Amino acid sequence: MDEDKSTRVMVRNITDLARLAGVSPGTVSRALAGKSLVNAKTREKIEALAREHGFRPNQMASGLRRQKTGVIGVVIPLGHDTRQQISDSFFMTLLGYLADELTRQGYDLMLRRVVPEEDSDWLDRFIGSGMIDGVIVIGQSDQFDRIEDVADGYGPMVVWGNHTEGQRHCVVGTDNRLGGRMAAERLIAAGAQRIAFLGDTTPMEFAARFAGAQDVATRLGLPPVLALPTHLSPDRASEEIAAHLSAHAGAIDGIFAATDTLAALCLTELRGQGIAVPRDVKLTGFDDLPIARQTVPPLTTVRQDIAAGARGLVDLLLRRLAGETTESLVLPPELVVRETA
Amino acid sequence: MDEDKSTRVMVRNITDLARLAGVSPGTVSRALAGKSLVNAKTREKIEALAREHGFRPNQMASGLRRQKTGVIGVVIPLGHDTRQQISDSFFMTLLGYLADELTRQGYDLMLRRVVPEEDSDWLDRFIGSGMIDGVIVIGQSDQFDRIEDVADGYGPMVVWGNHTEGQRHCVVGTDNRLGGRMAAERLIAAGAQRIAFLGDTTPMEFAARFAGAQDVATRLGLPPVLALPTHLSPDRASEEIAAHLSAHAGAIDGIFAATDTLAALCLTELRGQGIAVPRDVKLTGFDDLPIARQTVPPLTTVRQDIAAGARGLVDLLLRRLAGETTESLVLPPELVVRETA
DNA sequence: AGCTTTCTTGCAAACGTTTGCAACAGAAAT
DNA sequence: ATTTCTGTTGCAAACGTTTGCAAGAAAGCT
Repeated sequence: MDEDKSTRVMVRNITDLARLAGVSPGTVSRALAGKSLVNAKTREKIEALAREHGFRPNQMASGLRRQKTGVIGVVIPLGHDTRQQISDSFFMTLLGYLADELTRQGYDLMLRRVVPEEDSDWLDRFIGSGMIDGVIVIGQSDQFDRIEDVADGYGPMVVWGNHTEGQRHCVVGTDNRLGGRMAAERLIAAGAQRIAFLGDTTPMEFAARFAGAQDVATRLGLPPVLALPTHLSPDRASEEIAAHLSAHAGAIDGIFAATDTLAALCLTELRGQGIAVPRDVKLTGFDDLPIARQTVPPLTTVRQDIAAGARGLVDLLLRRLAGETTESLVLPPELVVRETA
Repeated sequence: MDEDKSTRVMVRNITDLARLAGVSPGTVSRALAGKSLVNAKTREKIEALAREHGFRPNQMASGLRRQKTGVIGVVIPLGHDTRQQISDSFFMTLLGYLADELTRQGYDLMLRRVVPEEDSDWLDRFIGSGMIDGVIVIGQSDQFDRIEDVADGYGPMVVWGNHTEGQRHCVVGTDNRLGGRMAAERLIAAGAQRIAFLGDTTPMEFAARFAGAQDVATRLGLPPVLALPTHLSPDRASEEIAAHLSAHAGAIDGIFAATDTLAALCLTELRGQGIAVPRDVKLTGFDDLPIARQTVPPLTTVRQDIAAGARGLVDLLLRRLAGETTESLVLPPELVVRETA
């Protein structure tokens, strides 16, 4: 019954509400925005009316006028292997934390996945749309240069990825090279001598992990780490891993997988070929995703603190939004020893 | 050099560009929108100028004027267990496909995770923001009634979840009850008699899976299926599962886990307690996530076609956006027999 | 009583597009 | 030569907010 009365008069905008309240639109705007310059009684009345009619100021209009939208863009550039990240739980988990953190700070999140090869303009297009106040790029993929270009002219951007000496864009990420060293050191400590790196070394993060492992091999005078390029999509990865394993059977006794996902697949293949882990071959992953505890045997891996990463990304972005210039944030990896190495 | 000349004059809006091109803003708008009523030469000139200056019409303004934004809202209601879905790869995978599908259709995706308990107004707030043309709700959680309420007054909404006879909101989802029957039948075919359901039965999807299993038990005159409530967050789940297992040791010989994730954890606990799978206890999961192939032994499970689900959600939403009224879409589950049952 | 000061409010001009309407040119038809 | 048409363009009013400025009222001060 009260229902009826209130729904009869449709309140489409601030002006309608102003008419009902007997004040001017400006006052309504101020009341709803919680500004201090409006009388307590007036505000109460307006708020009550707004509640009763389920009215909310239009964010598009507000955004247009204020020249800010309250929306942060999150973009995931997909490499050549388009489907690659779809199942990559690392990025998805990061996205989850990012969503929580942005929400906590009162921002909305606009998600976009792009294929840079089909659309070289992906980043400018997103930024230039006027829909977002800032942008978080998840993963540099092979777009390092493009990102650098943009960074020169556009402040509010933070990137998840690998930090390179002297780069111009602000990045948050794990110290992949150090992580790579940790993994290799662990493999060796567990008794491995001839180490292979399982994964594509084109993306910067992976290249750094590989380099870290190589550092250790060189330092200790071991044979160089063997790179076994592997796609990330689970279907292709399995066969590729199988092929690698038969090609190098007996020639390697330690495998550093670029990712826990890869490590888990590798473990399955090793089992299939009757190679015992860690007896015959030691294995480490990277990320410490939930799956790392659930493999048999559970995976020794290098942990990335995803939650801290998400917080870092958001924190730096907000600082940049406020006009600060910020340094990159490099997070320490942590070795988690379980049973595969 | 050319660089310089073009960047010196900043083109902030359509009016600036119009001035450069020597035409009116209206013409620029029409040219950039690809309307037919503008002369070919004029259009070319305008497009060239726009390209040269990297100008893109402001989507906020455009959205405001046209009363549509080109953005679809995707909202994930988090149950009481806030952290619950963060690691739930099912929702995250669905989200990935959704992003792809929406992009393909020329829409942007605005992501919001909400905790209904802290904000009973979550759905209206999103819809009323004026920022989105339509909304996809991922998971009914315990918000069935709230969604029903909204559905009456708001057309462009599609929900991922369970279909209930006579409901008013348009839903896309797997036939969970049928899936539950499949799982139970398989457990029984593998030799189980006393079956337990591992998972919280509050969410509708899970309740339906449980009911399906119960159907089968009743039909075959077996003891009723035992509900073992379990949280989804991995940390709590493990202990809870362990507790369940010791409490009912020997009393159950078949476990239907609500989720592959839960099944995988369960498998680990079973192994820990020295219970052989499938010899002592048969086990099935639900979803057929990548992890299902990687457990030891690999998981027998009920497959949901996530890609088809995403396509269905988007397809139905676009139809509704166009004014159609659409029926719900119930997808068939598929039993995938591996080695745990 | 007159003069500041402090609170509240209204007015109107933005923000950057889109689009109905009208105008104009040139071409085609009468 | 007049009319009708077609194809392009410009004009100006929206879309729904926010906010600087000014005005009015109430209250405090001398």
